Amino acid sequence: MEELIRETYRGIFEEELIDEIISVAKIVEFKEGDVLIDIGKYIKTMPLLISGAIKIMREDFDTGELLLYFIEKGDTCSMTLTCCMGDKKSEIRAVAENEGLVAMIPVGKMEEWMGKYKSWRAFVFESYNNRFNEMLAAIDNIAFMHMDERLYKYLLEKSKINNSRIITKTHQEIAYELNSSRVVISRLLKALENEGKIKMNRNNIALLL
Amino acid sequence: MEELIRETYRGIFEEELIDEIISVAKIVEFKEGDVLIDIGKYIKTMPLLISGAIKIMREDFDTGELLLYFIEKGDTCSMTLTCCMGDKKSEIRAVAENEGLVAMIPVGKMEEWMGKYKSWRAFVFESYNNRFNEMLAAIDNIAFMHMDERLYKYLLEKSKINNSRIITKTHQEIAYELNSSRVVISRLLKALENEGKIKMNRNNIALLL
DNA sequence: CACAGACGGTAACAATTGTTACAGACTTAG
DNA sequence: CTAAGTCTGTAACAATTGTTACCGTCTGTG
Repeated sequence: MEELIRETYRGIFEEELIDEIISVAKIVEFKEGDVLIDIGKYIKTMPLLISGAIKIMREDFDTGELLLYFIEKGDTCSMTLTCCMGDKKSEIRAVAENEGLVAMIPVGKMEEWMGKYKSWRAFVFESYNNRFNEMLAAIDNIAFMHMDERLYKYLLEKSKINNSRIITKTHQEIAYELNSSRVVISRLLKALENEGKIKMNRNNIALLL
Repeated sequence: MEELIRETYRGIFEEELIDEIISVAKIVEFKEGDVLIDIGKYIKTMPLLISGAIKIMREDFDTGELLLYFIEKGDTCSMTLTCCMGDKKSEIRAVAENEGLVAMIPVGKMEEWMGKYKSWRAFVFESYNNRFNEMLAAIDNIAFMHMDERLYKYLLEKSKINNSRIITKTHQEIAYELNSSRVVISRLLKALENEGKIKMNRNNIALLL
């Protein structure tokens, strides 16, 4: 376990910082579907992702839901960062996309490290930067792309995140994440199949190109 | 001028930091329509907004454009922050919404102050937080709202930013900022007028409620 | 005044997306 | 095996948004 953390953050953090992380972090295991952070909740510890993938979702006032982006190994969620630092409610929901591990860091340490370790500051800013760009990408998707393009891009991302060309999702689940409806997704998937880009099976979709 | 800066940032920064800002900042005047930052450009100085308002836009690969949010007095653009720190190209465009003043701070000072002033760190994080929330609001708009709602909200925001119930914009300009087309905007404005929410005139729109 | 150009109104139509409804295939529990 | 529930396919229709086209009105310039 300790070795896993060292491996994940070697080259990113100084040795001493990694030692500190190991000594204060509480390792938490999660499995697919676990809700790690929910909208409206206060966050008191910051998660560093060691393995697995987490999807960040935004929810509408009544019914809608929308996938914003994914977080992978060696990353953190800067939305959570701002929550921690500012003592604010979370504006997003974080759901495990597959099983994995996070190291939970107390907020106090975070602030301490900001002054103490240059690599930590760099990491935090890099993280902010990544998140901004992913938010912008999310905006580009919904503002400038049609549903068929968004759907195909979504399948490609899912495939990449789960490291498999088989995407095990129902049409309904996909509809939720893209904030669309099941019938629309079925329709567009059929079109993608006709174009030869995917092959549909029950409960899963195979990416062909 | 010096007094204006003191006034703007009193209560946000320590006295010594304000002194430093005054001694290193280059004050730049801008007028409506000035492009302060453009997509793909590198930023070497960070702008602190003293007066006026700036709109932050995102552009599509070919034709589309979309207004993300506004920045007002006493604020900064954290997109620019990440650009400065990471030496990356800007992903957004900043255009003056009306005339105003910015204090340009060299990047080096920024980093120096991060270690030196607690109030500066708090400001930077607060700024990140604000920008995240505005990005989320932008996403909510385009993902969950229809064009008529977006349009009305847009008019309310414009009114607030310019401190006037008269919005001096052509339908075409509004269409650009909402990434729609002139005909659609005209149609929806007409509907808003029929509902008694606005009154249309040539080259301007009056908000009634 | 004449004219060009910007601005807005409107109609007609296309494309995209959403909604409702229903049916068949499959899976699982009992 | 039966029944219930899940998953997908499909049709028909509505709503929203985008596109094209054309026509007035207004404004500023020469």
